[in-house]
Amino acid sequence: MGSDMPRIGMEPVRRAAIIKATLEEIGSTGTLEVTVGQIARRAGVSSALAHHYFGGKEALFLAAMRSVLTQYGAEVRASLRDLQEPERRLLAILTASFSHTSFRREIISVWLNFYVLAQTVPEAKRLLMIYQRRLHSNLVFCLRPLAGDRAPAIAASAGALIDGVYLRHALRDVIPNPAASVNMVFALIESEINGGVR
Amino acid sequence: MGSDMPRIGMEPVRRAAIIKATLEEIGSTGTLEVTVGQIARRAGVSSALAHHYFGGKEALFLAAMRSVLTQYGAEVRASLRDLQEPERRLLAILTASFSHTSFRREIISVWLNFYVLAQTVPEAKRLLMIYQRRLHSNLVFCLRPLAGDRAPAIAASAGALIDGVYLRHALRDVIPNPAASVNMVFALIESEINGGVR
Amino acid sequence: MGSDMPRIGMEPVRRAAIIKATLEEIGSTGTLEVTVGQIARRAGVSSALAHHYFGGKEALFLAAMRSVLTQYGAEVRASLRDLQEPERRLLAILTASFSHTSFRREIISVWLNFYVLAQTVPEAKRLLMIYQRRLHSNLVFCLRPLAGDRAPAIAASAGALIDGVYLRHALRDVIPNPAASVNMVFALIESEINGGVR
Amino acid sequence: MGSDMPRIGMEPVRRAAIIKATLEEIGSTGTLEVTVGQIARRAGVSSALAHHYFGGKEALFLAAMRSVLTQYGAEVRASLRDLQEPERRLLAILTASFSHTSFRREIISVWLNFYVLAQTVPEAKRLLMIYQRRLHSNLVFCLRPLAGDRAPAIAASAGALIDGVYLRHALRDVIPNPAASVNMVFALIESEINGGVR
DNA sequence: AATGAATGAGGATTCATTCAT
DNA sequence: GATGAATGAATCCTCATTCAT
Repeated sequence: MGSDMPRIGMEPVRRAAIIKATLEEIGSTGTLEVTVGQIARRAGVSSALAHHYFGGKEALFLAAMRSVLTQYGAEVRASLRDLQEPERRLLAILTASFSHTSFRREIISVWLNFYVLAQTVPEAKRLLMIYQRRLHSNLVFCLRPLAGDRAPAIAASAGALIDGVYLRHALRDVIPNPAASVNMVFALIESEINGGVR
Repeated sequence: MGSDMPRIGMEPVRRAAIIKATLEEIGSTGTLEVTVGQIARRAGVSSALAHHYFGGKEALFLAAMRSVLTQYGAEVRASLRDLQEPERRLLAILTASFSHTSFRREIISVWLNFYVLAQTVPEAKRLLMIYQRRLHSNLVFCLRPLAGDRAPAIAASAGALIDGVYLRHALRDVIPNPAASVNMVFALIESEINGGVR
Repeated sequence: MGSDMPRIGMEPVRRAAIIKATLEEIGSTGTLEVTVGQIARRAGVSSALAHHYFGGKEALFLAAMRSVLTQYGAEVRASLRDLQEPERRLLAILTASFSHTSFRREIISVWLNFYVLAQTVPEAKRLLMIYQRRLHSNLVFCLRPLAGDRAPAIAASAGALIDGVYLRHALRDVIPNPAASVNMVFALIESEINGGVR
Repeated sequence: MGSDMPRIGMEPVRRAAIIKATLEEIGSTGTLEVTVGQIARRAGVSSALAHHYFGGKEALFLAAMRSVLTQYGAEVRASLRDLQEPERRLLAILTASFSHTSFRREIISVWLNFYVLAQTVPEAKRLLMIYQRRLHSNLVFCLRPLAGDRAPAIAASAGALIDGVYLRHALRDVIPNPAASVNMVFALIESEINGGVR
């Protein structure tokens, strides 16, 4: 009875492995044009199994997206826990946004490709919008005490800048520098807060 | 004597038509996964002709990229002509960056897809890097008199924000609002300039 | 429960069927310009399967070559078994060379096309050279006791004549006559052996 | 008025250039799978012109064949002129058969490919048969005085051997050695003549 | 006489997906 | 639960050929 024999309770393990392989494959090729075969091979399963579990390539991509978004959401939530002070919370959000979990060559590429997927697949768009909205409300919540009515506008700028920093790193060969990126966004926010009361 | 009979001197006409169709096709589907056949049909030629003139799908995409980048470059150059004052020039760059030529649903989608192409095709990456560098040096040139040493950092923020605004609009269904976008970036720049002398 | 439903262990069966079809198709059209589709249809499979198992047209041709060469080699080896006397062995080689296995309209055409393939594909050349060398050394081995130092030269003539006989039959519509061909080559060898001691 | 303007009387020049280019192209690639475009480019004309003059690819190949066959025929005829003695004439035929005109890497490859063409195109077959028959009767004519009734059989062997020598050289990378090849065939003939009166 | 322009037809190859086991 | 087997459909690309000029 080999250790790779089908066992009960393998489903979640397989699913996770396939999703992981999907992200790795997209991340390392930089494209959505990866074959289910490549993904399956990387996951050590047959491509038929990937279909069996997810129903198709698109569904697999969506599952992978959800996984990334969930991961990011969890990271933010965790870093916010127990923090009360607005400025602290702000910094926590930015730090989580540029943490090594998401702000890595491959994952950056994955994000970029998800934006492309969202052009075609409504569900992908929905997921990305949820992420944007959540980030926005998180930021607004912190900024309100600091910037009053201008909080939404500043949050919009900050959100766009975060995405822009990601996008720009999709082209760079250098290893992303979390601290510098956090600073860049934080500087923007601070300036805008101060700029308003000038 | 039909108007679609072979006539001499058609090459530049066809090339332009095919490039235009390529941009339209990518823009309207939001994907690089368009077939040469679709593009050709839209251009009113055979897919063989597209291959004949460009040599292949990838080369066609690159030609389309060059066309977009050239277009944008020309727009910036034109809007800068005769402007001396740094602040005026700054505004001109931003206005050109969010002009209707580039800042439109389809072209935004095209830009996004070019970023994806650049993950795979070195020449695409090169092209995009040139654009980014040019924008950066243009911004730095204007900012130097206004922000001194902090010009490069501010230019970097502004550049990233521009890209971020584009990226975010790739998800929006609303018609892009040039003025608002220009303001957002301009506000960032102003705040940062002032922020430094606080 | 149709007989063409996927069953396990089909791979070797399919491979053999596809190779057989390849030889038949080349043999009956007399060209390497057969489509994978034609071959697949003849084998009763999809062209995708041919690619799946062999990786491409060229690889398929090489597999077919190996099959023919192996077949011929086996025939020679079998006919040599238990034969000691040089002259007997010589005759056995010739008989095998012109046996119905190889010396048939279609297979002759296949050989001819393999020579053409060898002009382009190094591996095909290598295969054919192996065949020639093996034949040569087989002949020399038999001829040494009969012709001494002149064995290699006679073997070279005999080998070339065999190929020439094949080539000439590629143009003939008559059914190849093994006995006559064996005699022709055998006569050459005998004459040359005797000619030396004249 | 440039020197490459269409001039009257250019037709034979063009035809010759295109045929030459055809042979060079087949010879250097070792395949019939050359495009009319390649041939035309090599000849310095448009592919349309090749069609204009020859009517199609196949017809072009046939014209090229005729040219090679004619060339060879002329060479044989010239070398036979003024020779009366059978043995001398025999040698002349062999020498012509292995002269540098035909017995060269590229032309050998061309011959080989013509044999393949003959599998498909009846006219090509006809042409090749004419060549074989002419060679045969030339040889028989010389051999009759030397070998009597056995002349046809010896001629057949010699003819096949010549073709075999060509075929084998299609695989070799060495520069063909005319003298050695002539000797090989001549030795066969001599042995067979003598062998009969043993 | 010669060609640039253009295409239809066809072919190799890839891949997501299905299905019996 | 998991996979080997198999394929239909699609896509890029090539090329001989045509035609107006």
